[in-house]
Amino acid sequence: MRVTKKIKEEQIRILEQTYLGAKPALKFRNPFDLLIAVILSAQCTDKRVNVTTARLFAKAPTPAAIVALGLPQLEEEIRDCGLFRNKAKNIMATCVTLCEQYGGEVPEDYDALLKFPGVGRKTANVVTSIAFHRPAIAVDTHVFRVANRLHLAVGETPLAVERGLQRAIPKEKWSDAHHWLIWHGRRVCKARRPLCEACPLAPVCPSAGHAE
DNA sequence: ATCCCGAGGG
DNA sequence: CCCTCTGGAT
Repeated sequence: MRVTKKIKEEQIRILEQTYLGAKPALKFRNPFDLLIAVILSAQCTDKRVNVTTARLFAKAPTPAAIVALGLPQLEEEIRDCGLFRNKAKNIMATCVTLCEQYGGEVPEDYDALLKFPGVGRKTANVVTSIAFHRPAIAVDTHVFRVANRLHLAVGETPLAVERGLQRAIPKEKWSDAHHWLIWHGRRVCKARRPLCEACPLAPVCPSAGHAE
C-alpha cells in the first residue's frame, strides 16, 4: 500500500475519532511537576510515576525544597521508579539551575528546557505542549513505532519522525495527536504482538498483518 | 524473559 | 551507532 496524503488524512481522522478524549497518563499540568514527572517516567510505568511524585511533592513541592532535601534523600524518594541514581542526579541539578537562574520557575523557552540535565527532546516537547500549551509533538518509542508502521511519518530517528508528523498533521492537532499515537501504541499497535485484527486503522495501514 | 510515554556518554 | 542505568509489571 502506498500511503498518500489522502490516506494520511484518513489515518489522522480515524485516530482522532478513536482516541477522542485521550488524556495524558501523567496527570500534571503545572510545569514544574510535569517536568519532574516526565524525567522520572523513563523506563517506568506512569502509574508508578504518579504515586512517586505525589509522595515526593508532599514533602518537597518546589525546586528549592528538593534541593534542600539533598541527593541521598531524593534518591530514596524516587527509588522505585528505576534508574534512580541518574534521575536523582539530573533532577537535583535541574532544581539547582531552576533556583539559581530561573527564580524557581520552569522557563518556556524550548532550548532552555533542552539544556537541563535529564531533559531531551521528548521531555522538552511534552512540557512544551502539555504545560505551556504550545504546539509540539513528543516522539517516544510508541509514537516512533506507530508513525513508522502507518507510514504516517517514516524516519530512522525520533527527530526525523517528529518532522514528518509535523508535516502530516495540522498544527492545532499536534498535542492531541501525540496522545492518540501513544494510546494506540500502548493498546493496539504494540511492539511485539500488534492487534491488527482489532485495529480500526488496519484498512489504511501498510503494515497491517505483517508488522514485526 | 521481556517490556516500560529516555537520556547521556562513548 | 552502541551501551548503561533500574525496578516493577506482565
